[in-house]
Parts: sequence; C-alpha cells; structure tokens
Amino acid sequence: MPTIRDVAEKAGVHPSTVSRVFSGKPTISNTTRQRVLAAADELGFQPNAIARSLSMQCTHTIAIAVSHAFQGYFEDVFFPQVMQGLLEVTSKYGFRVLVAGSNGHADEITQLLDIVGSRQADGIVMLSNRLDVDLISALQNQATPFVLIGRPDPSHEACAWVDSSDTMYTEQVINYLLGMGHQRIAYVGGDPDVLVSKERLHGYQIALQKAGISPLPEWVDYGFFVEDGGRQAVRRMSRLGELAPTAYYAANDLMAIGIMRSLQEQNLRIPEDVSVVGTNDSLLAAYASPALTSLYVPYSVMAAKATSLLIQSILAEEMPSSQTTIPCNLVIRASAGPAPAAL
Amino acid sequence: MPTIRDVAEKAGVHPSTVSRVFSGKPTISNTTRQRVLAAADELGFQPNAIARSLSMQCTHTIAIAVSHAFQGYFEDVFFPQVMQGLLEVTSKYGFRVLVAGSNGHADEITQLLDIVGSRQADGIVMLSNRLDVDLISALQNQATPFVLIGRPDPSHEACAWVDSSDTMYTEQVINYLLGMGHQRIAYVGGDPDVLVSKERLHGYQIALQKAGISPLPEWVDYGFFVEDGGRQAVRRMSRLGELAPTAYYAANDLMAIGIMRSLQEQNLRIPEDVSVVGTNDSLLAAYASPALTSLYVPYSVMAAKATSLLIQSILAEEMPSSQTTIPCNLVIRASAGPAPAAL
DNA sequence: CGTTGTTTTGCAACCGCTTGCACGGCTTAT
DNA sequence: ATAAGCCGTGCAAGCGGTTGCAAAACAACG
Repeated sequence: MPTIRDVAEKAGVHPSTVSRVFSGKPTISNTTRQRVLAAADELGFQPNAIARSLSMQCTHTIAIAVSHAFQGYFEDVFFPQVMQGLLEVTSKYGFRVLVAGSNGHADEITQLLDIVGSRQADGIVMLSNRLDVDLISALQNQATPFVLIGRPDPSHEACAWVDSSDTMYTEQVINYLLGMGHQRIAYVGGDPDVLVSKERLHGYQIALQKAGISPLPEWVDYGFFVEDGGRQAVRRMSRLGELAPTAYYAANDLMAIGIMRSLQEQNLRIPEDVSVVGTNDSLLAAYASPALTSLYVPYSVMAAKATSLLIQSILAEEMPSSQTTIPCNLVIRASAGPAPAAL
Repeated sequence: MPTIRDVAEKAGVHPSTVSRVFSGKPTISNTTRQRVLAAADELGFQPNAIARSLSMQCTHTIAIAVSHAFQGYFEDVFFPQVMQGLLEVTSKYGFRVLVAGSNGHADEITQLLDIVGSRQADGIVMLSNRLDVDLISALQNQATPFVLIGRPDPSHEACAWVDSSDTMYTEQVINYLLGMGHQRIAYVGGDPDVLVSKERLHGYQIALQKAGISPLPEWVDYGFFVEDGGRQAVRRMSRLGELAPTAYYAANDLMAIGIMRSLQEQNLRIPEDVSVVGTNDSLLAAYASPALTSLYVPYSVMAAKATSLLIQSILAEEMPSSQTTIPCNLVIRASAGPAPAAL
C-alpha cells in the first residue's frame, strides 16, 4: 500500500503537497497537481481513510443503531425500509454507514454506545427506542450528535427526532372503524415495552374516549409482532362472547394476518362479521386475502429525513435538535368494512 | 474526550502502560491495572478506535457490499436475511459492519471498492454479483479478503464463496413439477444480467433435457423480481394457447404471486389447472392464497457462513479461499399439484 | 550479598494524513 | 530599485493509539 510519502517522493514534492492535492485544497498550482496525480496514479495510491479520520477528527460515517432487535426484526418492513432511506441520503453526502446491532441486552447496548464513544462514527441514527433502558441520556452524555427515529419518552422531548405521530394516526384508524359503526374495537400491540406501543395505545384510548366508549381491558393485547401473537389475541378475546370485538387494529401486518386467519378458522367472515386493520402496509397486506387495510408508515422517508438532519448537523458541527413529524396514510383495502348489524 | 495520556498522567504511569491495560496485554501488574482502570473510569476514557485502527493496521470492520440494488431490493427477503446472518457473526467476533450500497452504476461500484482500498474495512462480503462489471478482478487486485455470497462466474472459480447451488435446486424444482406430470414448464427469472438467473435457467434446461423435453423459448421470461413482471410473463405465455405452460417456476415469491394473480384473473384454478412455485419462502408465500410452494434459500445461513469465513481469514491474515455450498429446501404448500389431464 | 532471571514499566519511533506557520519567489505599487 | 503583498510549497508538530527494545524493579538462588 503506497502512502502519501511514496507519492511525494515519486513526484518530487513534499508529502504535505500530496495531501493538499488529495484533499482538494485550492492552493496548489496546476502543474504540481498534475505531477502528483500522475505519480499517485502510477503507484495506485489511495488515501488512507483511517489516517485521515484520525487527523481530521471526523470519520464521515454515521452509525445506525438497533437497540432492540426482536425475533424477525430484520425481515419485518421497518429495518429494511429504514436502511433504504438511510443509504439514499448517506450516498448523496458521501457518508459511510456503520450498523450497530444489539439484541436489547444491556451489555450489547453499551457496546452500541462504544461505537460512537470510540469515535468510529460521527453520529447516530437510533431506532426502536425502548423504555427500559435510558439510552438517550447516555447518548446525551457522550455529546454525540444523534437523531431518533421515533419519538423519545416525554422526559427527553428536547432531543432530535423524526416521528410518524403514532398516537394521532392510531386515533385516526380507530375513528375510521368507529365511523363504520364499530363499537367494540381491539388493539393488538407489538411489544408493550417499546414506546410506540404506548403511543398507539394512547391514540386508541383517546379515540374511544372521545366517542364515549370505555374499552374493556380485554380488548387490549400484545402479540410481539408475530402471527401467532395475533391468533392468541383473537383466541383470548373470543372468550368474551358477545363482548368480543367486531374490529381489530394490529400494530403490524403479520399480527393482522394472524388475526384474520384465526377469525376465519372460527368461520367468521372478513369484513362482513369482523374488520381487521394492520400497520405498515407491507407486501403481506396487499396479497393477503382479503387484502388487508393497513396504516402505511413511511419509514424510509423518516429515515431519509433523520439522516439528512444528522449529517447536516455533523457538517455544521452542532447538535441536531429539530423535531419532525411525517404523515402516515391509511391504505384502504378489503379487510375492514361496516360493523355487522347488532343482534 | 480524554486520551490515553490523560489517563496516564492521572494514574501516574506512562501512556504505553495505559495502552497495554486497554488492549488486554498480560504483562501488567494487578495493582497498576487497577490504578489505570480507576483513572480511566474517573475520566470517562474510551480508547479511540480510529487511532487504534491506524496503529494496528486493521479496523475490525467488514463491509457488506451491495453491487446492484434493484427497485425494492432492501424489502425483498435477500438483503434483510443476509444482514441478520451477518450481524449474528460479527457481533460474536466483535467486528463492525460497514454497509456499502450502490445502485449498480459503475462509479458507485468504484466507490464501493474505495471503502476497502482506503482501509476502512478489513474485508468484504459481496452480494448480488452481476456479470457486466468485473468486480471480482478488481477486488483481487486490491488484495483485500472477500467472500462472495453466490458463486462467481466460471473465470473466477478460485475465489471464496458461499452459494446455494441454484442450478441444482432449480433442477430439483423442475423435477418436482415433472414428477407431477407437467410437461410444459415455464421459468420466470429475475434480472437476466445477474448470475443467479443464468444458473437457474441452466438448472431448468438440464432438468427438462434429462426428461427429454425441449422447452419452447417462450417459456422463459424475466420479471425483474416485481409482481408485474410475473403478470406480464403470464400474459405473454398465455398467447401460446395450448402450448401455454401448466406450471411456472419463478425466481422469487413476488413474481410467483403475480403469476398466480394473473392466472386467477383468467379463471384458471391453482393448482388444479396450473401449478406455481416460487423462490425464497418469504412470508408472502406462506400467506398467499393458495399458499405458495416455494424454494427456501437460507440466505441468513449463507451470510453467517460467509462472514465467519471472512473474519477467520482476516484474523489469520490470509486470503479466504474456501467454497461452500448450502442446501436449500423446497417448502411444499398448495400452489403446485398434479398436471391437469391432457385434453 | 552479589548474581541471575523474570516481571513490569518507560522510552520513542512509528501508523498515514492534516494544517498552521514560515519562507522563498514572483508580481505590483511606490 | 525597494517595499509590500500574494501564491505555492516545505517544515514539523500534531491526531491517539501500539509495540520492540531497554531499563528498572523485584524475586530467587547460591
């Protein structure tokens, strides 16, 4: 691997001159520039990014941190979409992406902090914020620029985030169902320890409350994002007999499908007897039968926004602080319809 | 940000001693170790990974390079599963992951080479090998350890790869269909420029040839991995009238679903009239109706294997060279059945 | 108690690039 | 012709670690 000095020697100049050429400094005469470039080319020289990072105290790299990867996490829509939005932006700015995974165990989360504590990345895009670990304070202590995808818990409102307003859109979904005459509506969340779950629950409660309905506690359940979680929720709620829900809202499409399957196995028709709404508008929603009405959450847009926010702050050498809310969109298909006439 | 020297001063030792403590060198007395650790703790010291990388000439990072990300790439099963397998292994070895995306344009591919040319990663896991760019030669020139996921074209047989034996398993799928009496079998590939496509096509041809069938050229089409690609293939092949296929094999599940949809819209029953087999055994396959018989390709296993191969080579300071083939598994569901009785 | 052997620690030279400062050469104004 | 100003380049001190070698400290031995 040739270094800057090899090039310098070959071109008959001082190493610093080579450095200047390669970092695009304008104070180099054209003739020297050509000479240096030629020498570099001949040697196959490529500047060493690590050395440059050390010297410049910045890496042009951002980390994407998954604080809590549940079973099937990477195959759900969230992560891939985020990845896409992120890469779009980083490639535009010439930034690199470091993936910091963790399974939610405290020690791995520390490991995740190290990545930036050890100055391997200039900033972090932080995903899937859990409530049981105070990552945000830890990040703030590190004085590292970071942007959350998703909203922080209220005690950290001030930090930078990009969110989809889950409370509000959940409320809208419930309103949509209310509007079709449903009175008994179930909410099947993912992981109760994740903030989004609380937010969606909140939206659910607000909507019902505004409609003058006080939901049974049995109408709320958690399915941890897997199909069987949806099925079990149905099983439990079916026991309520005539108090069983006529509509289900699930926090992802896979659970919604589990719900539909389970209902269909009870010979209930969808949407004639029971309505089901999912979340994320994944491919599954489009091809399920009946096709699933689903709340589209534009994760890739959110990620793109978060990333450009982050990179711009890094370039400006300041801490990101802006808060952005991205609109969602209920994609209406066949799985939800008017409430069945009361018996 | 405190440095090793700050810690040294506080602990009353030489910086090199601090370094030794933090790199786990055994030649440090217990008392000094404690003293150093205490000082470091007090200062909130974390070793700077960049500096360490520069000094040690290795970064403990591997890059995952996507040479050709088509529309929807990140949401298909391939990338996410690879990511998962990769992260599992890297986190075991304490390696970091750098994502190098590219859209297949030549200049972005160069950019991808830079990542390792500039010593930001110790090795590469290379995905989705296209035939129109000779990345492999370029990588070999860089003397950088790399492992392919997927087989290289024959001229590079010698390099390290982990593959799923696409030719052989495609052949098996076709045999499965042949075994159920199908004679007119279609192959709908993804992108003809990607090596896998050629391999699957090859397997398809071999199987038919062994069965004494010479396929019509019209039975082969490419759908670029999207649903509409599947639909269009059906549309074209339907024109063949009684020479239209009675069975379709598609290179991913989404195209298979497009095929099923399109057939169903022609009032053909699946599998009574036409059989369909997909690839990847994605969630879509399980929840399509009818449930899609699909060839499961264990990408995450492949990625895990490739990654540990790569990391082990890096640690041993040698070039990876082994070639591994991972078995696939045809997951039989409802979309493929006996060929319809001849008219 | 001196000698030898074994730890443990310090010293200093790197790793490869950046950058403030100084200096030489050239242009322009006086 | 000389001073002032600018441009292009060289010099050297970093950035924050690592590591071979040597010196110091300590232990064991005769």
